[in-house]
Amino acid sequence: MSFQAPKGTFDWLPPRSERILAVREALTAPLRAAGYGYIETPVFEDTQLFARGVGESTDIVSKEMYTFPDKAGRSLTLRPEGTAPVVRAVLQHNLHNGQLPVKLWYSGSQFRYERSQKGRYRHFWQVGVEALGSEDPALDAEIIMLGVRGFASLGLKGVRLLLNSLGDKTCRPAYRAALQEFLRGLDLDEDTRARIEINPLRVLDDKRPEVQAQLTGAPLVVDHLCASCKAYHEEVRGLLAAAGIAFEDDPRLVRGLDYYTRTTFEFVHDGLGSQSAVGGGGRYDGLSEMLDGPPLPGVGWALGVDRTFLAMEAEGLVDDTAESRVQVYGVPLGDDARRRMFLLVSELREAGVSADMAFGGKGLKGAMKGADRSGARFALILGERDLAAEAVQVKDLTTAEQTEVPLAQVVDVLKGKVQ
RNA sequence: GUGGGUGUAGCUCAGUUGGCAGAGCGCCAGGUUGUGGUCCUGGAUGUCGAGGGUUCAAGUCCCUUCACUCACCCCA
Repeated sequence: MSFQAPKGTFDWLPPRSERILAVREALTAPLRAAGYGYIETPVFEDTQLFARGVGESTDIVSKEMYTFPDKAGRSLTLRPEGTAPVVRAVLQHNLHNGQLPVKLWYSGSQFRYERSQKGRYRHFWQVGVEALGSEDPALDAEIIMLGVRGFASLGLKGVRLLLNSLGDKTCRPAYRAALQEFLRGLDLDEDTRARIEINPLRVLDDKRPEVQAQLTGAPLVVDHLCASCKAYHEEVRGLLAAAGIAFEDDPRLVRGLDYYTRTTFEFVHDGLGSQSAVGGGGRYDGLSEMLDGPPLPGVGWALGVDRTFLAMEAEGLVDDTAESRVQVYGVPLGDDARRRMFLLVSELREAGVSADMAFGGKGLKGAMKGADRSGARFALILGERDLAAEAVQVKDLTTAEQTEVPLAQVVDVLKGKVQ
């Protein structure tokens, strides 16, 4: 085999591929039911959109982007995340000049150039939601609730919700300075020391035990929130609690993208190998302005579709048994029968009965095997004897009962049987 | 970018101190020339990841390389 999927990518094959469609559907159904509209944006964008939107100091921008020049010399980048493109589209088409908030959801591929491991690939899929134009804690609470509903509808029990507030442009600078002062006093490696100056909050997220041990007394954002951020955060918490949404306050929760303000949250699960996040999001009140737009507060999340699938597998929610693909399967014997069966199968499909048939000139035994493996309830056996009688043998594969039905009536008969 | 593990049939994997390339599942055919699943019999499929080296002889030992995988940094 000379070709294989590019490094860090993989193929979805039946029957798992069918189930991933169902996962996407389940994660997005709550969004559609809450008045969010579907948006599709290009898979690639101007590199600067991510550089400015996501932030030059983030790992995503500094080392994980698939960036390439097009033939005219423009620098394009395969999208590493969905929020910046959605905000770009909103600003470009002036959607924010209409009724607010603008409520949108999306579903699609994302790309990050990283060393792959379990739950982390170079090409992955996210379902996302964004609500722009309203600074309303109820909106934060709403989208969080919609994520919780999506996971719950898949039967997932082990998804936990972590919640924090990162403050805003009033209170974050003071906190940032306090944190930097604390961190500079620690014994850290060079890369981490550099991070203190660029994005100190992310140091809190370091998983290494020797780093975590030193962070015990680190100043926490919650203790530095200004009055309005504090009130906002309490309101979000109150709304979630009132709605019966379980969450854990995690004062160390920091997210890797620069645009987050105030509410941040992550959905985590233990079944993803070394990864823990199945989804995450938060408020990004300054993003629009970073993209030369007007002040336009926003809140959103993205859920990892393939990570959600891993979580489901970890909980034993994915069974690998092949589902039945069609209801009826045609078994023709000989060329004349094959031509007639070809038409019959087509008629069945038009009548709303899903149908397949044996191809490749298989013998009866092989064709019946095909019928069995298709999961069809009924096999239609058509040979020369049947053609002469203008009839077809209808065999119920679950009971092995077989009856002869006139060709002229078989579509109606099957239509009745598969109801 | 850094570190560990693994590469043998379509899949999951055995393969002994270096000595004929294997099993299970799957696939195909036959048993049943017009009947699937269960059963029985038979069959096909290999660049042993690739390249080089040692040796009478390498899947096995050595070197290089590639891929996959897990983990770190970081993230969905």
